[in-house]
Amino acid sequence: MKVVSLQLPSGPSMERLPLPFSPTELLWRYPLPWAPPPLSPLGDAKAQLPAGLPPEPRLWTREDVAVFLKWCEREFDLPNFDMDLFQMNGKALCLLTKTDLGERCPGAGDVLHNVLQMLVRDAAILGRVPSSPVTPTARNAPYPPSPHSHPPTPTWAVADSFHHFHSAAAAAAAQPNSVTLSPAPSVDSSGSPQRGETISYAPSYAPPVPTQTGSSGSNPSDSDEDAKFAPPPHSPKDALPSPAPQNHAAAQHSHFRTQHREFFPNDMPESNTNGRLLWDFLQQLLNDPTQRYTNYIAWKNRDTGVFKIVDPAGLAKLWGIQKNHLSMNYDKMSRALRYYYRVNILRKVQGERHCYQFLRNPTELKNIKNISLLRQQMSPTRVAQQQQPQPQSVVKAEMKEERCDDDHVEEDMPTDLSMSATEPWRKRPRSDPAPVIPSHDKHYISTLIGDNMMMKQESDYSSEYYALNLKSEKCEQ
DNA sequence: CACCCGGAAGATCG
DNA sequence: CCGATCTTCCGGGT
Repeated sequence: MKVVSLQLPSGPSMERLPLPFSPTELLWRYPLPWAPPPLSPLGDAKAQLPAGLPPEPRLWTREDVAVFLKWCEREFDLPNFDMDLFQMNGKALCLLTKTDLGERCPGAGDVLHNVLQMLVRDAAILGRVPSSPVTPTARNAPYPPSPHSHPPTPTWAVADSFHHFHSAAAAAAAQPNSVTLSPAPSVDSSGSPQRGETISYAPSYAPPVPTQTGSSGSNPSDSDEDAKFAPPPHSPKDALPSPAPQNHAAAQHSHFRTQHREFFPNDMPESNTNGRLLWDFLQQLLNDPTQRYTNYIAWKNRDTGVFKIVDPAGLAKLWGIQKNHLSMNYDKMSRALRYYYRVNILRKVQGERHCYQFLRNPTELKNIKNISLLRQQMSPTRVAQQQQPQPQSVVKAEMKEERCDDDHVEEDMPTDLSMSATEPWRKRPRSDPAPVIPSHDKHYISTLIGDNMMMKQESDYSSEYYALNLKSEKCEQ
């Protein structure tokens, strides 16, 4: 039985989070025989909103807001709110920033904000979802639907529920072509405060901290403006609300639950990765609702999927813990990242160190049982380049060294991640293998943050929509 | 020198 | 046994 006792890199928030994962999560990760069952994170609780509450928070009355707050107090074991500070309707409540909420209820602002954001997003999504499972047609789309034209860049707009709905719809209708999703105006237009979506989804780089160990010391200089969105001080308990006892009976009556049941027929238990795959792991860190990992990795532009590895060494260590390869380093991890290039999961942001861009949203990836199917898909890279704001010089550089941006790219690309050794031009004897602590349970992660509603909600990006090529999903059907 | 790239082969898992 | 997904190592480029 191995218990990790690594000296992990620590950041500014690490005085309360000495390890990248809270002790609870470590236990979770490395389940001991006596370890308690996994906690039910926020997401589950979300599905158990008080039955009377409309799913759309912005429609709440003052009374609804009070009910919601009281529910949050109970559900997340939060300190009692000062109701005088919440004499507002739901719309006003939703306009409060995380900071605002933190000021009104110290220690609980994050939780409140995250819950609200999820509710708003879901409400917006569900409000747009057609009542019948009809795949949206191209005329709703801002882009031509042809899967082989240049699709728009990943703009990270699709919330999971919406996307899964469309997945199911596409399957049911056997829609052969790509599916184009329309924008989500409601969230932007009324659900977000002054700064719009960027508030809730803005990357929240932690300020540079000299105490980071094992850190490459990358300075998040390009995101100063985001620092103010760093989560306010709070206890881990508040950040990761302790789960209320499951109350599925009540949940069944929840409007929310009902809707989700409708759109998640299987409750999506089979997220096929659960953090065991690198891309999923990164997504989970990036989308951590309490943003505990922004010292390691953070969004630069969530809408476009661009993120920066703030602390390459630290992140690699985390990944190593996750995979039980304790000799993991950034070099190795980045090699794994580079394998994602060929399957169009990732691309490198040229000219920016430690910056990468997701080319697929996580839901899309999770829906694709066989990642290698992505290879047969239209590479969104070109579009990504077109849409991703980049210095002209960078663009030029990229065009020069274009790898797979041609229309004929797929032709000469391997069909999967496995490197079929076609040219063993360089045989070299392998040296001693790095020590790998045998894992008693390689699936220790499966119950971690990944497979729950919170993460699902958080790990999708919304503000604008981009055309999704669902061909891969069709393939798996 | 650190980062980045991608080939090659091994490891692990389902 | 096989494919998927890394992990490990490395030579080379910037």
